[in-house]
Amino acid sequence: MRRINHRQRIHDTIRGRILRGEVASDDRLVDTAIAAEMGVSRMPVREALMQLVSEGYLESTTRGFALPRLGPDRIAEIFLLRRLLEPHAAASAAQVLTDDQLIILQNTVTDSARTLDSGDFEAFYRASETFRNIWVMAIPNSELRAAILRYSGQVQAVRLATMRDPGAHRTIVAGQRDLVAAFARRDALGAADRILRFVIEAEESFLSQGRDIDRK
Amino acid sequence: MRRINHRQRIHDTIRGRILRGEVASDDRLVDTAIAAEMGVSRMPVREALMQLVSEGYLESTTRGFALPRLGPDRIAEIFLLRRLLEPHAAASAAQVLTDDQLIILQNTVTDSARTLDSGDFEAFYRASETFRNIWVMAIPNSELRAAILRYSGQVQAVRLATMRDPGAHRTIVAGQRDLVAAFARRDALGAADRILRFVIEAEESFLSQGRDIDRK
DNA sequence: CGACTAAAAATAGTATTCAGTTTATCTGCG
DNA sequence: CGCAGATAAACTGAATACTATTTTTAGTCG
Repeated sequence: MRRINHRQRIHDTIRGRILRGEVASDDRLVDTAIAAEMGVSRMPVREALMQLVSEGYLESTTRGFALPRLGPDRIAEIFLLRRLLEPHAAASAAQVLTDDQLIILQNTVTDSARTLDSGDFEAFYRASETFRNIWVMAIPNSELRAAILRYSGQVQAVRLATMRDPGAHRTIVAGQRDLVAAFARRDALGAADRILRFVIEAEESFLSQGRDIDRK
Repeated sequence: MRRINHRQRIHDTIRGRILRGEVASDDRLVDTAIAAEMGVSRMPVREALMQLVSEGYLESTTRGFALPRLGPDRIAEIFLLRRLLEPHAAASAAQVLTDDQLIILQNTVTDSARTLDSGDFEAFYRASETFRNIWVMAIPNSELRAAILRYSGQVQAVRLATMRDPGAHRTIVAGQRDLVAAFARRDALGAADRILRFVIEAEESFLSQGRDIDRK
């Protein structure tokens, strides 16, 4: 039995499932079911679910909790926020990334590139997550980091869809290569510029590939 | 008895108190006490308090909930986020503000200016809140709006302190006048520029007036 | 056969109770 | 008089129990 409280543990568990795409968009997360599964009472589960709602990962419906219905407008809004926040964040990260972190980033890009031939989207996705986590965690401004995590978490479904688009696959790897190069040069402006293009490309890719995740 | 649930009502009530500065920085908000005051059980109060924590309005301590200890670094981080978000927000608001809203803004600025002579900081503060609320509520991007509300709510104590600085008083009124003029011209760039200066001036004012709200 | 109604099932919301943890106070000993 | 340990109080976290609301299903009447 762990020492940390149930609420936090359940919160992290469920968030992990959401981020790994293990929750379908029509799944209903019900507190009693999760409570039974985790062997605790409803209360901590309920609190964890409500916390996830206030963080934007879930939506509270009249019948259980579910992934938020991300309409095109909402997605556009979140992409706008990412365009406002991530360039500055990447610029500040460029100035503080350690050599160790840079090496990990470079290795991750190499892994990423390999999946271009193998077509292993699962591995590609994992590498992309690692890549993103490294530089985001290096952002010195913790409020900014939290905001970025918040918004990129919310559009997780979009990111998953984007990465399965073979056209985007190549673009993303190229972008990662550019970005890590800018990081290695401690080039704040270059990193900011590259991230901005990254976000724009992600949005374009989403827009072009149809309306899979449309509202209802 | 209202139709909406206790949790939300209590959440709004407490947030209102925080925003109006009715909670001292050494107050401890205890669920049992609030529950007794509101005539409900601990549960909805507890949930409301935890929601306020996850929104950044409160901090959970080992002994009750309290206002977060805002150290200088944290405040600097929040000001940075405001610099990133508010200019774009003001620009987008400039394009959608209705004539009615513009008139209210103008009247509010007039009220604000009057308090320059009377020295009625209470009225000045109220007018500033109204002014800010009007244009923030006009921001079409609801995610952006929520983010701005989040961050400006968190530094409420700083704002209160800033407004009591007579030097800043004059600067703020002048800024409001400029801003409403830009809004009236539908001048998105001018509005963005003016808000940016606003935030910078607020931060400078805070920095110059000492360390009242220092950590511990 | 369809539509409307009523009952029951599912689930959110709230209350009460218990347990564990942390802080403060009190008391006794040096 | 001060410090250390014990003890009580305060508070959070979790479990269980109860209530209200909403959805679904089944049944009946037209």
